[in-house]
Amino acid sequence: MKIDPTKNADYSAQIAKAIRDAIISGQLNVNDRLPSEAELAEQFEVSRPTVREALKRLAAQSLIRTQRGAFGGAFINQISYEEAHSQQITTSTLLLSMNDVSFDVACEARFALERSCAPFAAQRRTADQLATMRAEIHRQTQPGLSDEGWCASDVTFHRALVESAHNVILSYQLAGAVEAMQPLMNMITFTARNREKIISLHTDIADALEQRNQQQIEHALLALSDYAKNLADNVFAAKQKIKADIDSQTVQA
Amino acid sequence: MKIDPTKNADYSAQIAKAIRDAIISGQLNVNDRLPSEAELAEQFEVSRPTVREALKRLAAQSLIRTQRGAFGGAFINQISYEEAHSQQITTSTLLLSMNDVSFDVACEARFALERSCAPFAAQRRTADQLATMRAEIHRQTQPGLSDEGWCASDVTFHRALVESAHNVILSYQLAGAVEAMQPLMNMITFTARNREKIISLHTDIADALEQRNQQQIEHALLALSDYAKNLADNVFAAKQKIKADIDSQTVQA
DNA sequence: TGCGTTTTTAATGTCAGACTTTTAATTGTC
DNA sequence: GACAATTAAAAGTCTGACATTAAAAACGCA
Repeated sequence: MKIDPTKNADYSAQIAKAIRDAIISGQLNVNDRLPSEAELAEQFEVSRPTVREALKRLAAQSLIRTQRGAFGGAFINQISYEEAHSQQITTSTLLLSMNDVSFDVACEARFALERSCAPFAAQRRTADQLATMRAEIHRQTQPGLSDEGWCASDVTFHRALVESAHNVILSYQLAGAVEAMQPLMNMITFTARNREKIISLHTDIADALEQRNQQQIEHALLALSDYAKNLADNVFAAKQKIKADIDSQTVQA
Repeated sequence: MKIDPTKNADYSAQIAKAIRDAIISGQLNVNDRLPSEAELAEQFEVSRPTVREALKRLAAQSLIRTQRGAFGGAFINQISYEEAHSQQITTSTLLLSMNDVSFDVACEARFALERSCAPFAAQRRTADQLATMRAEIHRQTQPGLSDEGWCASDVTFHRALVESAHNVILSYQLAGAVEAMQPLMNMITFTARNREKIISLHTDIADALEQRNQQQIEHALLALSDYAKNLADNVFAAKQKIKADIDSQTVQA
């Protein structure tokens, strides 16, 4: 890890990489303490601020945590599902918002991924998760529910479905995908009629889960995916129309 | 974004968060230039090194890139699939290695996710992707292939399958999952007999894809998943046995 | 006038050294 | 032996300086 080939530029990035590689390769284990900043500075033959910048890079990825005071320092962090999660959501959200992915593609991916937990959900769902889903469906029927409240409830509903597969890795991957899609989903305003249709599909899913019917879960998810795509198409078509109208007015003027 | 509530501790983290939020919320757009470090320092009422640490945190997440020289500075980065990818792989790999996830759980998740692209792969696969997969199968039959070569070929094969779904979001999610699993897969040493079985399953997948038979793709993937789990169980059972033998010897001594 | 070269300048990258704050271990006292 | 004061080690921060880069502006020459 001491190596730091004096290539071109940016010591702090090089140092961060060296330490990161040492962690990934297992040379450094969870809860190991790194040398103090002063020692690292000496080892890498750079100044302390440079070392600090490197450590901040690692801290940003939750690879290390730092503790002040005597016998403090930088420690290798055990990455928790929660942290990995929030990082994944941040990355995925930005990826979606910055690369104008079409709604259809994102929607297709999201529900395809969700369908992948259907077989396990059908097998392993507990009464608890089913109750959560029923409760969310009930919340969704309340007439006074705000758009934000609706979306939040939707996330909770789908999260419960994913959790019912009882596979932490699937949960981690899917919850990330579902939440990253949320900003896109929020672009659709749900009318009362839309909500009614979605609630009926949610009910289908809950019913299928209760009966442990994998096929029916997948079928309902597919229908939900199609319906969401359809809604989005209408929203975008409406926007296009408004834009076209404005353009034609401009031409006329 | 100017706000920086003097809460408890760690200015650089707070500043990073403020800027990150501004990016995510869309106040700052791709390729926008942040104020210079000196200006930010003045704005947030901290010193330049503190600002720099904050910027390094953002750079670690590929949220910004920096350019030296006149009219240089920090610019909002457009996150590419590639970057998002490598970040996801790093996170997922660490998550798996640090939280001793059981092989069964990871394996189940990996193939479940892969199955989710079966319907689209069946619809949209091109001759190109099919050729890649056939070529990899051929490579896998070579007797002199090293363990590393085998694993690399396996990754390429599955990546081609995923790509054939022609959905960038699915590709991004799945390639991450597949690659993160690789270190675990590498723990299994593949005997000639194992390889033969896996090659036959790979051939099944390729055949099914050629015939655009979704069900058969899913079926073969399920078989592959079961076979991998089975292999792993044997490996771990063998390890357990060795450990037990050593323990019993220790007791006797 | 126009093009190539040089100079300027604004920015990041790095350094050295000091000071502040936090925190755990140690020592001291009752 | 329990609690309080001391000490020391470490991160966090600041000041001020210098090095390096790279784009823009100024310049010079044909």
